[in-house]
Amino acid sequence: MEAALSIFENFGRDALTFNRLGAELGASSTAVYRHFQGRDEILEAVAEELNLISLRGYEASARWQDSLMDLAMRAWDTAEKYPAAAANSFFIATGGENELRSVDAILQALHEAGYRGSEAVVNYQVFSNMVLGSGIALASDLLLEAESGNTIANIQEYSPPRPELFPYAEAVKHELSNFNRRNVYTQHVSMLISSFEQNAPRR
Amino acid sequence: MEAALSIFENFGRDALTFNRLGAELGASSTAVYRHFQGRDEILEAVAEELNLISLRGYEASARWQDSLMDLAMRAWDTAEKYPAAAANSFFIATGGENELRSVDAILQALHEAGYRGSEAVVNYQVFSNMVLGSGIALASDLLLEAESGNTIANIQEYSPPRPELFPYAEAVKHELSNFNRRNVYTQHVSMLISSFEQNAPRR
DNA sequence: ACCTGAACACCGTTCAAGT
DNA sequence: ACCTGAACACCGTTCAAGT
Repeated sequence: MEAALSIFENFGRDALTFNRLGAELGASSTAVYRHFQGRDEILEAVAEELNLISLRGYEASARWQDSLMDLAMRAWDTAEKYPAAAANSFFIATGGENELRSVDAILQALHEAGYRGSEAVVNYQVFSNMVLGSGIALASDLLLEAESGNTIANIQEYSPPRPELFPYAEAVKHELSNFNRRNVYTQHVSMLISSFEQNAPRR
Repeated sequence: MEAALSIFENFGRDALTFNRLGAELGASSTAVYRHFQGRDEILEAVAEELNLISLRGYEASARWQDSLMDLAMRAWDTAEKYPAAAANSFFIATGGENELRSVDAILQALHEAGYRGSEAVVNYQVFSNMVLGSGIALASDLLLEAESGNTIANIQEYSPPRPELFPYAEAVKHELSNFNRRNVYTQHVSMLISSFEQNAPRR
């Protein structure tokens, strides 16, 4: 897994091949098959590894709101540190131990917020889709920047041939080209946590 | 683009190759290079095509809340209909016309909600990350189900070796295995729209 | 202007053979 | 138990040659 992460982050989004894994580990590429059934199984293990890294040292906070913010920022930091690995593995459901630890940690916070049963599960899904989606968006941006050499390669190349067709985008074009991704994320997480607070059943 | 979408949905997530594109179009695979610089450019065009399909017939509603819900459901329906294409292209920033139409439609709704400048842009980012992230999550689930032949292949294979380590997941394991993805999504979208309402500056 | 065929370097995967 | 080397079918991409 160390070798896999290092290959991803040194050589980019599509870099994880059996050849490179074998070379990095000082073995033949086919030897890897002795330890993984195929490429999908390696990516599953990468997903588990990123969950492990994200959760390292995690403990629930006194306030459930702080727990959720902590968990959200841990995933963000992991996506920022390992964008190529994150872009390849954030939406793989492993069913493994570290994934379950994440699930359980989120469900614990929602339990403390007062949610039970299917309401807890719906809010868990909402939270985890937000975290993983934002993580992939960040990872995609970072990879695109790394390829192109530019900073913020996203929508900010705003220069349409007929700007009069997009008046609302035109009105905020400078803000579109220049915003802080981390601020957007913390605001997004805060919005969800506030919603969880407001909608929580009283107990 | 029709051929590309058809290949994706008939043969799966990794099916879009030059060989298959050529065959589907009754031409040699290398002829495709006359029309696209490379594979990345094809995927960009697929992303534009999915935006076009999503926006077909869209008009802003009287209430900005309804506009945002409409846009959110359109992206959802597209991801459901074209999961392989969506999984490959939802986070590609094309800078193209249809992407800009989406951006502009969201910004119009947020403008009507009272947001301007960087506040509009932050909320646009929040909304679009939610929509795209949920779309990729749906697409990944559907692809996994198609591969495995099962229904809901996600976290619902919940059967850890030591369930006592995950008490909060254990408490809702039946709900984890059996939830309605569309309901989760509509609730997620509603939560964001409510937040936009509550935080909107008064004008 | 558009297409074809051969070629290149590289994939994932399998498997008989080695130690 | 673990690794290697050869082989297979398939990639994306380039390019000279055709019409």
